[in-house]
Parts: sequence; C-alpha cells; structure tokens
Amino acid sequence: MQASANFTKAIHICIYINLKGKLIPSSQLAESLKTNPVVVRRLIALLRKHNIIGSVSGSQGGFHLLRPAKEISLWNIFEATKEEEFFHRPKVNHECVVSSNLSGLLFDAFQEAERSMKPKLKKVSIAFLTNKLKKIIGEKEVSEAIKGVF
Amino acid sequence: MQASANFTKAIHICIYINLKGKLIPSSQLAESLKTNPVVVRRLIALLRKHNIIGSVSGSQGGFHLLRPAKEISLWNIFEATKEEEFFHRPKVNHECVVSSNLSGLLFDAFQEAERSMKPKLKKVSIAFLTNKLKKIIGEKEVSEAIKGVF
DNA sequence: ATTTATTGTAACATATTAAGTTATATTTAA
DNA sequence: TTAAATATAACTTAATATGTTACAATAAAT
Repeated sequence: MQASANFTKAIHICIYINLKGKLIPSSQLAESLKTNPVVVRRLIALLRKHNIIGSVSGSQGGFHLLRPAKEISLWNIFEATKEEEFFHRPKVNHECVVSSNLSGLLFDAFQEAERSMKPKLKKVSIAFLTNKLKKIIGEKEVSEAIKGVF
Repeated sequence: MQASANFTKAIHICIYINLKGKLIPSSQLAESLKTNPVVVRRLIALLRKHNIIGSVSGSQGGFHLLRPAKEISLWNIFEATKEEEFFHRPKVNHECVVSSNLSGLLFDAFQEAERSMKPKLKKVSIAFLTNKLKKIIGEKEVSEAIKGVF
C-alpha cells in the first residue's frame, strides 16, 4: 500500500503548493492531508532529494516548488517516492532453484513494464493538473451560484 | 510492499508447479517460499478465483495449474493478486478542494499508466519462464560438473 | 536582543497490517 | 478406517507505517 499512497500524497502536496502560489508550512499541508506536520516533512524530504520541493526555515517559512510546475511530472514524483523496487520480491530461498533464479527470470519483464509507464506519467505535469483543477473549481462555483439563485 | 510481494510469490508458485508437472501440496510450496502452508493456501485462493490454479483435496492432493502454462501470463497473475487499486489513495479530506478532486484529476493518467503495462506482462507466460529456468538449470549443472572434474 | 514561527530530524509510542499458528470440518487415496 | 490433504476461521505475533514529542537551528517580526 504505502508506496502508492505516498505517491498520491506527494502529488497532492505539489498541486496544493502550486495552486496557492506561495510558501506553505507543513502544518497547513498536514491539515489538508489529514495527517500531521512531521509526516508531511518526512514525505517532502523525499521530494527535496529529487529537487522537486524546496524549503525556507524560520518564521513565515514553508515549502515551495523548486521548478516551474510545467517541469514537474508525475514520473518525477513517482521516482522520488517509490523508494524500493516497484515489483518487490521478498526473501530468497537459496536452496530452491525457482526462488534463487526468480529475480533474474523476471528482471526484463518487470523493467519493461515499469518503463512502459514512464511516457504516460511523464506527460502529465503539476501545471496541467492544477489547471484542470482550476476549471473544476470554476465550474463548481458556477453551479453553486445557480443553486443559490434557484 | 505487500501487493507486489504477493505478485512475485504467486509467479514463484506457478513456475514451481509447472516445473514439477504434478500435484504439489501447500507444505512443499511453503518450504520453497520460506513461509507456511496456510499463507500459501491463502495466496492460492486468489489465483483460484481467477482460474489459474486448481486444487485436489484429500490424501495425495495438492495444487495444479488450471490452464496450459502458455496461457497463463504475468498479467493474469498481476490482476489476480493486486486486490486494491494499483495507485492507491488514502483518506480523502472533503473540506479540501485538492483532496476532494484528486481521484478525478488522476484517474486518466493512472489508468493509462496501468494499461501500458498490460501488453508487456501479457506476453510473458509461465511456460516461457519455466523454459528459461530449465535452460539456466541446465547450464548450471554443466558448470557444476566441470567444477567437479577440475 | 527577544520572541515567535518555522524546518529537520531523532527517538519514541501507537495503530494498522501482514504473517504465522492453531484448530477443525471436509475430502479422498491407500 | 486411517492418513494426508484442502479450506477457512479465529487467534497470536511480528513487522511496518503512522503519529507524537522533543529539540536544535534558523530567520522574520517586533
């Protein structure tokens, strides 16, 4: 569960920061993610290593995107948050010919599968998602307004 | 972690059964996987639902492939073992516009990414992997034999 | 200068989930 | 009829993820 949950949380954080367009403290992100500031900072630490998010310490500090949102793709975030191998394999039994050869047997197929996702995730940027969200919010506001009138 | 760990365990089981070419009891599979028979049976229950593995109860019973190994692909096993959404999203915060719209925003991209893996995993069958393994075992036996001689 | 609000990170605690175990009904070969 | 299997439920233990507290470092605001 965890790997993909971190992935979606990280996307959330990036869109949120981009949408607000200013420094956002971990406390605010934590509220939005229904978690706590340390958890947010731990997750952002992964994004920092990949030059996706930067931070400003001290009072009035917080987090911001390190690159234009158009240049941050889902693939970048995916790589930053995956940590372990995507198709992960538990303990090897060296006394079993199947077990001891399995990684080798599967390497090519797993690599191909993972690589096939790259162009699909690469083409979706935080800028694109933020714009899509802005449209949704706009439409909602209109429909809310109509509800109010009728 | 778990989803992909189950995926590789299930592949292990299918190759093992195919390689031996007979009914294999859960105790033997458990030994090979360094786990315990109930864990194996629980995992096989998922494969049974997808008509990949069948069982024979009673003495001398065990598990067997329900289809020719050539017709069991990594994609079939992937689908049988994934259980939850591949790109899983934790709790939604309905008071946050980002959180409440995120699933919708990401749906297309995630679906495309997952679908892009399908042909890659579809083309790799248990028959193919078993043959590949047989070649490796053959080579090893030769090199072992040479070691023995020199 | 001092206070306040922030990050970064370590250490610890709690909660959740996965894995392992025991037990038992059912099945079937020997 | 016995022995060796599966299927599955209920329970226990272990592993992992999440949450919390604490505190040093930093920098803005006063």
